[in-house]
Amino acid sequence: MANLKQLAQSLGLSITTVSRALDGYSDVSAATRQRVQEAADKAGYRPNASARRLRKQRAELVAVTLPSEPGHIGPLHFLDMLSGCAEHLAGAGLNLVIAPVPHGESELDMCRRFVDGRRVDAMLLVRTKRHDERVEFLQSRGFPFVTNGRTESAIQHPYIDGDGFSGFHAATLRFHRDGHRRIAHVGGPQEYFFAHARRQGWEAAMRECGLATDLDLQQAPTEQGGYEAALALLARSDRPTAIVCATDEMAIGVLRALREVDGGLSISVIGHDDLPIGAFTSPALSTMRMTGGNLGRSFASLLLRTIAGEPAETLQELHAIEFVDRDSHRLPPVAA
Amino acid sequence: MANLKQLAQSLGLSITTVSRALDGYSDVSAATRQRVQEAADKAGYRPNASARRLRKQRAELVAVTLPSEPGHIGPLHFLDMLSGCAEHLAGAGLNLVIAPVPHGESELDMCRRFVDGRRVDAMLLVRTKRHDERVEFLQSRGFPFVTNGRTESAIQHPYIDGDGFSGFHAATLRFHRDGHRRIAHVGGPQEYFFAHARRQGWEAAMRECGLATDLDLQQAPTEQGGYEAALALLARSDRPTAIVCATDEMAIGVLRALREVDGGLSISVIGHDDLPIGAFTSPALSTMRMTGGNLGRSFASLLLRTIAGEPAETLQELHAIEFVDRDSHRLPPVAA
DNA sequence: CTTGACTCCCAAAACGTTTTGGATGATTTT
DNA sequence: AAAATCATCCAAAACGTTTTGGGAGTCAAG
Repeated sequence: MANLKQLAQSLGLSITTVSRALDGYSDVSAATRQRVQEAADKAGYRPNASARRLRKQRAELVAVTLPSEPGHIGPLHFLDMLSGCAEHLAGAGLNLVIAPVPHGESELDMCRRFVDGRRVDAMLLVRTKRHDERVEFLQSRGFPFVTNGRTESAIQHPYIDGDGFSGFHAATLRFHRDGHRRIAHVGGPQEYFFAHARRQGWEAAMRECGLATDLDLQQAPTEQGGYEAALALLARSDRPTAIVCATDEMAIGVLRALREVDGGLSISVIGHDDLPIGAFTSPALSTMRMTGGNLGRSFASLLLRTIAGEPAETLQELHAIEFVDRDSHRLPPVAA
Repeated sequence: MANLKQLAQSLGLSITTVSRALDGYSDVSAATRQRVQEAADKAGYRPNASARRLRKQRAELVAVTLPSEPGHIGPLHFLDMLSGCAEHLAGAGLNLVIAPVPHGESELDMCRRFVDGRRVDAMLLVRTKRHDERVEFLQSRGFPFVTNGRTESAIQHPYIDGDGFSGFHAATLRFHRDGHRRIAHVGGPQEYFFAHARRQGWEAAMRECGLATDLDLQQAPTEQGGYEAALALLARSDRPTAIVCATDEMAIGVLRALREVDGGLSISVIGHDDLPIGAFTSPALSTMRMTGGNLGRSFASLLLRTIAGEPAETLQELHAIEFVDRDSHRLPPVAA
């Protein structure tokens, strides 16, 4: 309704003075500033966002690309993270737009639209691949971005990631200490960095223990994927006595398979992510999670700092993984 | 990098002609249009979003407010819906920004910021209350919005909602037909329309069956809330033999309480929402869900149509509820 | 030869803000 | 008394696009 021009006119002042009064510049008298402030409050004046964005050459927006596998939109804990991120970005005047990949368009095309159209000031990339074309594109444009998950890019970039290698390494060693000798790995597609790192951690531990690494399956990182992998494992003559799962969703699918085939928890299982729902499955799911507190806040902070021009090397967070011990990992190795 | 001015200069044309060529106006020759199109493609030209927004007086943005209860950000199936909505909005050139309520600000303040700053063209409201101040504000401003869930507002507004009354009415009658006589209701806060409507459905059915309506508890619509309500019910001497839960999350909490107290499914349970995880709980959760297909697409369509000025009365969708029968509702009434 | 219609193009205005580079008096310093 | 400083204000430019309201030039009809 009210814009700067009308406000200035009603006050008998210039647009410049009103603008600078509201922005708290020192070259407007205290009396005038107060008069302007009161009039602005009364009129409910808010600067037009589009106009300010054009003038300041900032979109005041950050986009997060959502990988849209049919019917399944990334890990379920995403929304909590995004919400936290959006809240902290808002504190700096930025809003978060969610950008699922439209039908018939690639994630790369979408990045191009957002970057070249100056629709956003930075991008947040999730589900990074080891070789990620989005990362390469943004780097070639010199456009600010932060990833959730590392890549194998030669050039450094800001990221937040959990140390999946160490986590899965430790989990596997722990199963070994508990007496397990046939420890399977149910992983996700290896082009994803997180899936690869976790598998590498499992594999390294197995080698250190002198165990074979043939109990290893890859599936879609969903309940269904875990379910199918578990069915395949249960059909083998050399069944595992423990299963390390790349994600909680896969682990939940594994638990379901165990129930259907063996009627209950016949094999130790551990997942990763600490989905809230894990506490409510039967048996309650043992899992791992990234340390480091409020993830959304961290992403927001990294985004702001990369927009501000801080070098990538100072914007990389690798968080340790901790165990969340519940009931699904305690089975003795002879149970099968 | 490239803007209209540079593009025009390199082509020896005016800004106007280049703009109109790219927009497909008929007053530019086919030859020129093609020449312009090729140059634009080659330069990777995309119109500056802020500039277009200012000129066209449209923000090309829609905001969805996320209620941020501590640690729990609305139903878990929100993200799927939002993703679908964002994807369809993108088809019309609109992006979806997620707007969690910042610390120390009310949802109303946030609406005000978005509306008066012309940051968005419409708003999507979730978790509506029976008397919702956000709705009242937007109505007073004549600002386009769509709600997920009805309100008791005197003025019509666009919404999408499930017929929770009928769903809970039918579910309660079904339990009665199966022989249950002590049917409890575990509901959410009654200021929310959905929670109230579902409770009303249960209550109406109980009255029709001549049953008392004292087995009725309200809690936060979370696993924890359901868990606590169930503990209270299980401690009573006149335990229920069936429980109707306002949400799947509450139902999952109820199942956990049953496991802990009785060691398994001792009471029939049904939830609402059809969370994907429901298929993986033990026992698999019987539930209800809204019919009507792709919810996100429907929201996008309603948003676009309300922006276009269609009257509210033609933009209201009330969808039937259908049962999703799994294993948690099949217990005979004498089991307790 | 004039008129009107048609095709193709363009200069300038407009959107609402922020910022630049002074301008105007009043006050202090030299 | 002149010069410098200070406090307060403002006109105009700029951001990059879309849209308005024509302006040339060409061609056919009168």
